[in-house]
Amino acid sequence: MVRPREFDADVVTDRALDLFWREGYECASLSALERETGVGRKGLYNTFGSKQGLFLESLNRYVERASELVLAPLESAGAGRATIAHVLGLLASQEGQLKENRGCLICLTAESEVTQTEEVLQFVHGYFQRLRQGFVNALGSAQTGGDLGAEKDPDVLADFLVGTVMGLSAMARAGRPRTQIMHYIDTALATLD
Amino acid sequence: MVRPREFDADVVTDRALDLFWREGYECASLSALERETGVGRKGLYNTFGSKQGLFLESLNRYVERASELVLAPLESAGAGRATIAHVLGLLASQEGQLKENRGCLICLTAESEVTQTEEVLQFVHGYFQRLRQGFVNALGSAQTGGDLGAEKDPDVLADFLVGTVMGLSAMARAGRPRTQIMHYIDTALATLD
DNA sequence: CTGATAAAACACCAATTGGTGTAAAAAAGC
DNA sequence: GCTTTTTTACACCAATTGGTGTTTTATCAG
Repeated sequence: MVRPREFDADVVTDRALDLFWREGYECASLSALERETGVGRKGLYNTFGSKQGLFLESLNRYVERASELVLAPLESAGAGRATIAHVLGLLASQEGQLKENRGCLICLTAESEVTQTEEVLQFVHGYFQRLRQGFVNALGSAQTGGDLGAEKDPDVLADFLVGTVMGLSAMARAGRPRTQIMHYIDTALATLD
Repeated sequence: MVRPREFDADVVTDRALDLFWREGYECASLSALERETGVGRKGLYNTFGSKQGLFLESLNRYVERASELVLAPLESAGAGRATIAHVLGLLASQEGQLKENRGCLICLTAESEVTQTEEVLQFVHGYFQRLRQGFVNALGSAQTGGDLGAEKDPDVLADFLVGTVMGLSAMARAGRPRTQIMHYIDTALATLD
């Protein structure tokens, strides 16, 4: 009855995410998005409504992945210092933010001047909220497990770790030397001692 | 013999810097620069050559200021832990990066995808180099003065502090809550204990 | 096979981008 | 006062931006 679309919206979202992540929202022009996704403008607009719509969909995809790899472990009951170390190491891995100097898409978006619509702001805010709560959870577990000094304040440390994630993203994006990034992480983790 | 220009290139640079700092390189369009500086396109191009030229001049101005307030104290012979604490506090002050959520212009530029000309890269690289060396100097002094444990490695900590400056900039730019930023700084400084 | 529906291909849009060419205007030496 | 020099004011440029309207094309229920 109706002509079926020739592309899979899911893989288009993946490719768009890739471009947005590499080049940022505004540098990812519609022409570039067409090229990268293999879908014409009209197709993109029919499916996603607007560039912002496609971006929001990409952000969603990004957070889905981050949920699996980063948020869920931190939020789990078994989280602890090892989880935190694992997460920071993951972010600083060659498959993570260091790959092509990408950094964290949420952090980039939070710093961007262009993408500040209400929806995006809510999105970013929610992510940082979850991240912070994840750290609080992991730190609390560590503390009750005797793995973190009783004099430490999980709320303060969680704020610090959120900042650490942002710093890590900035360093990755800026292409700072790997050793510097490693020193940054190691020292940050040492605050838990 | 020749018609004198009606504007002062120094104050134009200041105003351009202000705009670049607030809005970023590419968001600061020529039309906006005209409006902000009160100088027409042709005047700007006669004096600075190009948008990039004006930007480089603004970066120079920025680093001049940063040299006075941040780099010079760190590089001085009397530098120590108090200097480091002072510098981080300065960056996080309402007159510093938190003002209008500006962050650090060098950090922003380092993270930007657009401004990556050879000249700008050199500029940014040089700044971070100086910043790092400043931290090394202050940490070394602190160590010989008995104010920093002998087991600490100034090089590692200096890398950490460079990352901290970048994280601070990112948090400021992203408009993170003041308390979170304060917790970030306090915890970062505690790594020196 | 036919008709309805939606997707694809394509040209097209106004607005804005960084950058320039041209002509009027202002200052100072002669 | 005239000439020279350079800045100004203003129109103009091609290229690109995000976004649409229109026509053709492919599918499938009937």
